[in-house]
Amino acid sequence: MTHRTVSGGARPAPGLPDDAKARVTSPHPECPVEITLAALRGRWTTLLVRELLRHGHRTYTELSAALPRLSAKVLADRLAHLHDAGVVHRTRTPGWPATVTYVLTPRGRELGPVLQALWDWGAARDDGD
Amino acid sequence: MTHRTVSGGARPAPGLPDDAKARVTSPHPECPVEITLAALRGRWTTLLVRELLRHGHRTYTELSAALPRLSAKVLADRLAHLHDAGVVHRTRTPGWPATVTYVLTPRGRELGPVLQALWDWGAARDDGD
DNA sequence: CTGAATCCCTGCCGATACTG
DNA sequence: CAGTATCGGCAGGGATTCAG
Repeated sequence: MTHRTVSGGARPAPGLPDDAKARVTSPHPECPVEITLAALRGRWTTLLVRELLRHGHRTYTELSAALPRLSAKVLADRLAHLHDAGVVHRTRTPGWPATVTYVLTPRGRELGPVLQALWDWGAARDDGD
Repeated sequence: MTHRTVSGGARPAPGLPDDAKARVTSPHPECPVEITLAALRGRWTTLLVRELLRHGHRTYTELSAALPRLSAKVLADRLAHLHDAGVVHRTRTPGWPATVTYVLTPRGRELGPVLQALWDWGAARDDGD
């Protein structure tokens, strides 16, 4: 892999001057990188996305069971945050007990490559230098 | 793009059960995703990496000038953090004034694809669904 | 020129208790 | 079952000041 190789192909690396937003001089929330990091912000967030990526859909209870150390408050916080970010879709089942099921939106599923990139970098030993 | 498409090719999405670390049930620092997010943690961090990605090498003063709103303390904090994370290499020029030049390590340059993935997701409008 | 030390303020996260 | 309300601890980040 060469110096400025980018996964997308011909595009330059992020923040290179082919986009107005690439010239921001402070952490502005409109920067695409900031948008993504904001969506993934907070402890447990990536684990929740992973859980939904893996199973496709999960109820509140299933998520709580999968992540036992995650408190109810933070779980609700994260799900609300991911919902606001357009990552998850919420479905209420009116019966009893009234369960709520969470599914990734198409946009949410597109976080797969993002998490993959994060995973790859973190997993790389970089012996090659 | 289909449900579980991953940029890397045959590998499953991050956190899928082909890796022991994919089964973590709490935000453990050994998780590759956590490692990468930890490296990029903190305000201004991605902008600093972008600056080095763009110019190859920058002095403390140049970085400070490029990011005027970034205080000296946080700049030093971030550079120390990126150094500890193995992302940047520090070079002291003994003369006077004693300048310090920062360069991305090979590992640091490999953050290019990561930032690209973050950029792409944040820039996507996702009209396609 | 670099960067460490200090202080303060803010926001995040966790536990607990409570509501539709 | 699925959250909300509240509180307290702790870490992040900014300004200022001091040192190598």
